[in-house]
Amino acid sequence: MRSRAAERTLPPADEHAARFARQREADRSATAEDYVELIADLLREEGEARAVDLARRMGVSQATVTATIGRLQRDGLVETKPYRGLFLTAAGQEMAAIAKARHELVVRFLIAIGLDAETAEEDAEGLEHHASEKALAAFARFLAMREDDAG
Amino acid sequence: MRSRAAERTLPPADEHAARFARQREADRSATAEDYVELIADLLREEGEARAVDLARRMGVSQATVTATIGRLQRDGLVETKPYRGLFLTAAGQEMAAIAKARHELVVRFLIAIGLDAETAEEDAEGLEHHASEKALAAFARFLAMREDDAG
DNA sequence: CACGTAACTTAGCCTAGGCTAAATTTCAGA
DNA sequence: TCTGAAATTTAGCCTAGGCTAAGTTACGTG
Repeated sequence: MRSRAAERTLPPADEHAARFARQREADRSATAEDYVELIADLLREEGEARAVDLARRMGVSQATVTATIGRLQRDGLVETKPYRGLFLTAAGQEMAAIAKARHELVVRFLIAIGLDAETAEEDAEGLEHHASEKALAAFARFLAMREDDAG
Repeated sequence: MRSRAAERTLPPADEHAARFARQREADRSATAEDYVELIADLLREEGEARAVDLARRMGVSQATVTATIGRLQRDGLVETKPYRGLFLTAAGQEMAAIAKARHELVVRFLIAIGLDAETAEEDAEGLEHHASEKALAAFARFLAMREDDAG
């Protein structure tokens, strides 16, 4: 039951602004997380990470990959030499591990609430970058609780 | 078959690329949705939507708001005259209504799985733009089921 | 071993979305 | 009604992330 028509939608302005700022921050780190996660997967499963494969899997041109890799190098996440394969720095490996764990948690959660595996993967790709630690904890609790029930 | 540890993380390349493409698409529309939703809220609760309030609540400069509003006008979502308040076109109102309903569904869902109201609002701001129709339907089912249990 | 093709980089362009500083316009109060 | 402060716009700049086309490099194969 609400009061009258349309009360209480707008939070205090500064709080509101903080939400959007966090949002923009998450958007900024999303690309880096997607790239290092993909590079880690390629290294693990294919033994090497080549720009051409990143381009194919990201659905983006090779030139775009080159530019993005340049930023990731600048930010200390990726190591490479001109015309050679890609590797992760320690920081990059750590980011990839966190991203992967988070990705899998989100996928498992989405499947638990009734999504099919493919849709869960698709949605996780977007949702994983915008779930706070508290939300992820809630997902984990939900999964744990559900396992208890299943016995 | 290839090595054994770490199988089955990478989907087919074209499918993978499609996920990221959807992702980029969602990112593109997120700003528009946030702006029209905020404009609708301001119109409803304050009686008018001024750029200065959008700037304050988005945590962004007025110049940025002016530029963004220009794009929303170009895209047929917002109507305004120079130096005057902002209004939504029919298309803008429709987008705002959808965005608001989706936002509230996500908030209710997050609260249902154990988040406090403030965190739910924060997370919803990011998650609402990246949840597919199927995911939203799953959220709704979850809430409906939960109400049944509560009786 | 050289050579052609595939992979990668470079150059140049674009849009969205940020910023500050400097106009310009509106509007309320003296 | 005039005027100054607040709101808005404009100008100019920046970064991320897209693109294509053209140039370079690496490498497998004949």
